[in-house]
Amino acid sequence: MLEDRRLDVLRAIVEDFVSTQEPVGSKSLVERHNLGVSPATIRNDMAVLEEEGYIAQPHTSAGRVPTDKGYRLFVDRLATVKPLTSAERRAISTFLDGSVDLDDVVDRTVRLLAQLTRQVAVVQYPSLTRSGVRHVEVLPLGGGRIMVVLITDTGRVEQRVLEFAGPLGEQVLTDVRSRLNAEVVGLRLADVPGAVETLRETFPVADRALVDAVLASLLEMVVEQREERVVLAGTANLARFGQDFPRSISPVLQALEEHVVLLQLLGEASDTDEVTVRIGHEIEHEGLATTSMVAVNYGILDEPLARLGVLGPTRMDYPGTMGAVRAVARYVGRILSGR
Amino acid sequence: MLEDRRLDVLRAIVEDFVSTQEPVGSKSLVERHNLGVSPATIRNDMAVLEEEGYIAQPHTSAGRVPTDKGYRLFVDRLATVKPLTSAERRAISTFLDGSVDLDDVVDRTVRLLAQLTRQVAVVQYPSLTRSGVRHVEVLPLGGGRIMVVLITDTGRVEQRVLEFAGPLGEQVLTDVRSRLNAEVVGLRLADVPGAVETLRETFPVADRALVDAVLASLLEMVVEQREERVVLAGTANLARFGQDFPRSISPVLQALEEHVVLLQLLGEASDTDEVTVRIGHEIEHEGLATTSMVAVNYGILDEPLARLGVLGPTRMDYPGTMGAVRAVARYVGRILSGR
DNA sequence: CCCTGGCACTCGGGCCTCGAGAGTGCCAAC
DNA sequence: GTTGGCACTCTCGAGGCCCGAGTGCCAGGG
Repeated sequence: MLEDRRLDVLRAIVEDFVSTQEPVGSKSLVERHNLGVSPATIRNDMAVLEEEGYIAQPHTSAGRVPTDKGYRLFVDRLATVKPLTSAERRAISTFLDGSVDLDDVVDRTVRLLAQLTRQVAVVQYPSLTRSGVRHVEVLPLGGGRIMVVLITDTGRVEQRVLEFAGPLGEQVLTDVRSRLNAEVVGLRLADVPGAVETLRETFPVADRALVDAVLASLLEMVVEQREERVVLAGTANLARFGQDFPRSISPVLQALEEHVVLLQLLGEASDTDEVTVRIGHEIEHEGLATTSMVAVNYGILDEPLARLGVLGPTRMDYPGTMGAVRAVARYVGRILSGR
Repeated sequence: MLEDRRLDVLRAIVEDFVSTQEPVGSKSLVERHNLGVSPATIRNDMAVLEEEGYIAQPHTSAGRVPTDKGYRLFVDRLATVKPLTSAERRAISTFLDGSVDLDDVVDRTVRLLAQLTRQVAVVQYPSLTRSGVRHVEVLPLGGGRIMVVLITDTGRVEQRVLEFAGPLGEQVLTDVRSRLNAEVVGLRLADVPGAVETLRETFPVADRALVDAVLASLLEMVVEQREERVVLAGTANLARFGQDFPRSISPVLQALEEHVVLLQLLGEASDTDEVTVRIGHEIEHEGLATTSMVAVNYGILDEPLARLGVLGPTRMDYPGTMGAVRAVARYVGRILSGR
């Protein structure tokens, strides 16, 4: 059973290691924190903590370093999310206000987050399936091609061009357009397939082929896998942690380019609205075994739309990072609600 | 005056250095290329080449390394663009065919280019000003807000939401929409401001405020500076060249995040349709002093729309990279023409 | 029972030395 | 103009050494 002081020792080790980046020894620990006991006592505690797997020594006769398990305990029980300074809050609002469209919001957010945390920031585009339909547009392009445009209430715009071999009745298209809008505007995208199903039957059989093609394009956009897009910034911050990545930062950079991996990572634990943390080996990806991800939902009016977060070395300032991530997510939610 | 053999020597040095990554000496040079003379002779040539600034030694009694000037001469006079293998050509087409929209084309292109060259790939979105208008959509969103959507013939979609205080005549909007489309569809975006100017006067004075607001949004999209977007991939490839970046790769990564810098770099020499190369210090950006950029225009039917290219260490395989960049650009142009 | 000071031990990193090897510049000869 | 010879320079890696931080353990004290 862990006693109070031992937890204090673990907290002290994590804090010191995060700030100095060097293994921390018993002596420097008592010097920097007034623990009220001698180094020898701390050593005993450390021995126990090591026994239980919360800390480790890189090599005999070096200081101790927190293990993933140690960070986990720290995050779960020892750390409190650090609120931002008012200067930082101001930075957020000045940075995000005045974005012109969704792309811009996402772009600014990811840069801001990277700058604020000095880590790699990751922002997922508002999920299509959770958004609502604002408008559907059907445009004849000439040459037998039709463009179908889908605009969501989160400001996202998706488009498809389809080729249609048969005759292109202008009137039919206009008809499809208005009836489609009447039917699906305001619906969640997830509900679109169901709503659309009956729609085709309201058209004369002669036009069915055309209607079907348009609807198919629409459905494709709604369900497509690429709906999940992700943007990142601050990769240069990785280079500051050269020593944290034993081999090189190459595998980390590589993992960052695999957006699928990032999305999966972001998506984990998305059923809570709390800030979630994945530490080191808890991330099941080889290249990211020495990194941690701090992520949280963001959305409109407490309705989660997607997630954002940052990725950095396991040795990161968890309280500060969690605070920044949470604050940015809240502000982005507010921005999106306002448009 | 440089003689033929001296140029041969320079070429050999560049080729060897690029492939071995190590300073090349006179002895190994005669071994690997049959130059028909002895090392001592080569040494004399090298002395001259060094005198003239084409090569340099990292330190006394090491081999020689090409300077930026040396690479420049190599690229200008000694290298021929290496055509791709048929396997590579096939890779390009299988990779790029089947992209669903512009975002997808750009995304696939940049990944492909990164993979092909094993460098950092950079693709600029088709420039707005050079595109044509395919359609303009004006949508009332409710709550006094209006969305203006611009769709270009390159498949790009831009949008703006504007707040309008006054009454929102549905009829007026429909009217604006149709007249606007009649007026500007088919025009180059650059010509839109002129065409639109007279349009407002065709509306009754009572509606002018609304019309003006819509037109203003449209113009904002047309002229906005953010029109120039850039996407990159393959940053992980940078890590393979750790030794090429003396300090660390951090400044390079940093520069890559400043898209403005990349755009400027890409944009240089965009008036030619040839592949252009910027070497080392020719790039006027501190972080990129040891990198080179290979870029080329791409477009629809020989009409340049934007540029793409790759960025890598000055010590790169120029002929191969130039070949890959050119081939990809051509293929992308073809893809874009087809939609 | 827990804490403490003392002490011997361990080990990695910094620093130095040294030799090997690669490469050069120069020179005299062809 | 080219070549072989030669002395010289400089980097790099291996080996050896020492220092210091940090540890584990133990006996004594509250």
